[in-house]
Amino acid sequence: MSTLSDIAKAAGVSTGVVSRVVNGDTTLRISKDTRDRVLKAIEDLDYTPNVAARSLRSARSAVLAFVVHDVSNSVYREILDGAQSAAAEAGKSLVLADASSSHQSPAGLLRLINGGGLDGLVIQGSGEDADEIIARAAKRNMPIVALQARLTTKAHLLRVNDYEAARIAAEHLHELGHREIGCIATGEGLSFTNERLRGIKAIYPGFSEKNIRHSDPDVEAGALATAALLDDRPQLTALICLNVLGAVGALRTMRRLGLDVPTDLSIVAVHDLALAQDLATPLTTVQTPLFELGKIAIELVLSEGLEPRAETIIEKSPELILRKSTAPPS
Amino acid sequence: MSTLSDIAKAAGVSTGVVSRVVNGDTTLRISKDTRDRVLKAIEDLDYTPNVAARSLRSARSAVLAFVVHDVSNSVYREILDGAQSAAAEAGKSLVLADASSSHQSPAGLLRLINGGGLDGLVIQGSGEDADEIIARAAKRNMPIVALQARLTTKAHLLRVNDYEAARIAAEHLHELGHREIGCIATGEGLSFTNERLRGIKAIYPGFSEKNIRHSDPDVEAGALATAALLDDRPQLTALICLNVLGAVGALRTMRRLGLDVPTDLSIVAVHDLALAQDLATPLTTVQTPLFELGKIAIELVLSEGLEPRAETIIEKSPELILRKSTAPPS
DNA sequence: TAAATATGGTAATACGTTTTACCAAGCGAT
DNA sequence: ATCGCTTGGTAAAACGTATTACCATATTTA
Repeated sequence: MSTLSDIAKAAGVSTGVVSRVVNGDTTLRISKDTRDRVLKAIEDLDYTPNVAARSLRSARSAVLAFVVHDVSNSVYREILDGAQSAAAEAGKSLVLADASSSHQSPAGLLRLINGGGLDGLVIQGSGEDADEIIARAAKRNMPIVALQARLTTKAHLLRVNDYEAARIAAEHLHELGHREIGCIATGEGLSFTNERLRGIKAIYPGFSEKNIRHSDPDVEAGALATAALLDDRPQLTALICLNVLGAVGALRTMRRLGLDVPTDLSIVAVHDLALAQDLATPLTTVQTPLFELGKIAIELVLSEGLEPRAETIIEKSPELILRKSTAPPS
Repeated sequence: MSTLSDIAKAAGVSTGVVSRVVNGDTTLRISKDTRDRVLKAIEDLDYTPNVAARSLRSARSAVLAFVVHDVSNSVYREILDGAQSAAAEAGKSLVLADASSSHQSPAGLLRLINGGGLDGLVIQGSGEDADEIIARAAKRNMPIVALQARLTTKAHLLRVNDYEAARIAAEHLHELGHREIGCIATGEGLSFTNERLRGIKAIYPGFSEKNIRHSDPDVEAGALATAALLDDRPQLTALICLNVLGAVGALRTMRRLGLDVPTDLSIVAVHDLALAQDLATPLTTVQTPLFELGKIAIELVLSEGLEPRAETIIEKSPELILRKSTAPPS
């Protein structure tokens, strides 16, 4: 509640000096004595800069937003950890916004964006809401990093090594002896999906479109897609789910059909899940470097001259986590 | 990027008028003609108020924070939905902050709080970080609503009907014929825990402390607590977990011991979980009105004269969701 | 000794709002 | 013709900070 001028008065200096001390202005010439008086006054009066005044004056807010469409999706835990750590290191505040379409339109977020309350944005997923948010943010020309989205003119795209993740999953199934595999995909036409399909084809050159079903990234949609795929292609002995929630859905469908995993069908998912080991069948997954994803996303947003219409891929390689949902075909 | 004075210029009025039009000031006397000119200018120039200037001048930010210690904990999905909807209705921006202790200290959040960037706070959970956050917010005397926490002088406490939730769980077990039940609790000494234990005792009057184990609200802690409890009290035939993640842990322990649920032990959890039906054994739970919890939390924060040191209990009653983890004792 | 430079600051302005106090013009009543 | 009221606004200050331009005094240099 104390202001710069309170401190200035207490320390017997002008507000300019206090401001420059607070912000560590290196061009400020000041005696040690005066600086100590200022510091002491700041301490004594428990001063913290007013964020509104600061951002009004400087035209930046020091707050970054991380926008997801469903915060409770557990893949975000790790991404967020990485983002938090990078934001903290840079001295920025990170806020989360949930743009789930089950809510009203993201009016609150848009107000913040339009009103200049945000310095940058990392946004996950693609949909109408996401597009609207990106468009508004781009108009304010703030730096935007999109995760698992389509390449646009407005945002910089960041992804894990999707090709490699899927290739590892496919390789695992191939080594077990599977020759006819299916795929439950999410994000049709998006580059991360295409990359993952390319990874599968690196191992299964003849892999056909007929063995793919696209679905939304949630459990029940994955369950339905799996049911449809198995109905259509009964010869499949294994399934790669490009979304871990889809894999949970696949498990659900197998239960409904009275079939066993992995005896009747092997399942491997891209992305790990905290509860993977607690599912009806503990899921074998390809763990992706999500912490790094979040961390680098923030670093990119904060970097000068972020290029939209460009793509960055996380270097760290995905890793196979063996559990109980895959086995040789019977 | 256009300002009030751009609009004023375009419409040929003073900035005061524009401001009052934007804010719907009813005391403003203005001709329909002038108002239309202002509105048109706002439209044409795509004006949105600068949030920094606005909060500097008015000393409030129109942003509320929802602080949790682990956003990916799935119970938050519904709470958050409720909070979002209430915030949207009130025209406020809602931001989430994750105060998980696995991160650095919540410096970014504290900057926002201290700097006057927030109008109110709803915070879930209790720990060092939470206490620090509450203390700082209280110093700024902003309205604070605490969910599932201890009753403090600084915050208003809000909870679901914990007594009833636990009573329903206990009643279910009692009706199945269980006579010796255990409990995995979280939040020792907190009022919601005490209330839940009271709910159990309403059905099992002789329920003893020896049948309780306290743990942190995560899966592995729940697993450990369950193992310890079963070791100590082998006669137990059923378990009430006061936290759904603890129940997942209990399931995990039963698997490790090579025992079956519900044959060897019935398990019921307070709070529902999206993946409950996909677990090794689909969990029977008592679903609590979490949407209302979030909604009312925001409404309380926004209400004038919020009383700290007081408690509100959500009226809507919890409900039993029957799945596969409970059965008569064998 | 005078001029230049370094030291340690000060003073003032602008950022974009909100809000309070004020006021001119028009008009009806007295 | 004057008073008083209504209509439809205007003008100016303030919120708390960052920053630029400036300046007095002390110290060094020529």
